[in-house]
Amino acid sequence: MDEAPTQSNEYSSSPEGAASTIASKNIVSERNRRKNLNDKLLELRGAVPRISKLDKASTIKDAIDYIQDLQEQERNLQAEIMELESESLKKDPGFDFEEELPILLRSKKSRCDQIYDHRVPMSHPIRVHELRVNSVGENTLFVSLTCSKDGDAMIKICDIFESMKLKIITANVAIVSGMVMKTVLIEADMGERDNLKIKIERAISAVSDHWST
Amino acid sequence: MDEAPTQSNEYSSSPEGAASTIASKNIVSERNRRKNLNDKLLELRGAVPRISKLDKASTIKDAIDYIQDLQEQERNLQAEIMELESESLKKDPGFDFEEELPILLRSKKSRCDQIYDHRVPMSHPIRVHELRVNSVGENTLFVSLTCSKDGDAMIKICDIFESMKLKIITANVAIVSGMVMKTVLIEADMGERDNLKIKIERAISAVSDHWST
DNA sequence: CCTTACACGTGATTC
DNA sequence: TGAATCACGTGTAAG
Repeated sequence: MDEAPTQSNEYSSSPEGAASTIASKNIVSERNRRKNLNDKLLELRGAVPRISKLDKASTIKDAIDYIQDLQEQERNLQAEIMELESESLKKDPGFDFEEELPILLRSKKSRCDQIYDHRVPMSHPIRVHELRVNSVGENTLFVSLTCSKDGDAMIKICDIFESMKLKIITANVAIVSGMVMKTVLIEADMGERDNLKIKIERAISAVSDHWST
Repeated sequence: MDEAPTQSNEYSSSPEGAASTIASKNIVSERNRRKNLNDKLLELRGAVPRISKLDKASTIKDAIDYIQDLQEQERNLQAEIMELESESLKKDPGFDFEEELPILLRSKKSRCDQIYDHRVPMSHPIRVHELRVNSVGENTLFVSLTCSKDGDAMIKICDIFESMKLKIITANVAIVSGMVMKTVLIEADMGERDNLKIKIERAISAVSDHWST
């Protein structure tokens, strides 16, 4: 690939003038490339507030450290925001409407989570029309569930997804012409997402009346 | 500094063997330096989630863009935290939950009214419970809005998203236990999505009543 | 002197 | 084929 300049190919087959032409073209091209790269590197250094040295290598290293710092700070800030949100939600003794909106994760909440461990109150089962569990990207699972909206099907579906301890990224419920559609994005790396897929399918099939598994 | 290799100094004044020795030393040293620099560059690429090409220049450019994205996100998150803190501190510990949920948004509600005032009348404002505007993938913006379903809140929300000239990929409205949830996927490249984010947040805040009165 | 860091020109390789 | 990218060896300053 890039090793061992085994032999210098003379390459004098071209007429005399051509070689110098292409050579100079290559020279100016390479010069431009270097210039561009150095400019980019300088711009990168301008974007990083903390700089150890003015080396090229140090510039890159500082940028890496800074990026990792920013990523960690972002995680901390988001965790803090979640903390604040749930905290301001907490004091509401009158109405607990939020139990029907399991949008964000944060399952450290309270009880009434493991209702669906084994049994589901099978008052009347859900009529599942479609269930899709697809892998999206590297560590994301996309779940799309459509069923008829009879009785408390909607609440049941939400409860099912809450009973499993999923790392939910986003969740959405929609009603379209008498159909309940739930769309969930779940964080799951390659190792666990196959298991999760089966787990979700089984959880749904456990509360549906006809779902050939 | 680094210009004009005026003339190749022959420099054969040294004994014959010495030149090759120092040359080989310089060679291996330079080789090491290059290796180190490339490793650093590779590591930098590993730290950046979004990668356009596997070029050196593109790697650096992507890193710069990513750093600027992270910096802006950090600002937004910190503003959000301050908002949440001040809000949850100064409010009476009563039970009007709508006023304790509002996230994001800053500004003084005086600006950017001229853009939307002619379109959405302020008959009675919307009670926004949650507004999320996230970047998903490369050129997609994910907007999730939850508010109480009183009056014509639903129509207003749709009007807002129609008044802005967004390239909407998918849009969805759901009603869950008295709450209106709208989910929108918007096409927006890296350059405009930050602006769009602020624009959407302000548009929503212009017709919501969180902390005003 | 020796080390470190750079820019340069050049041959190779890939698309 | 060219255009673009790369690694290499070398000369050259600064510390």
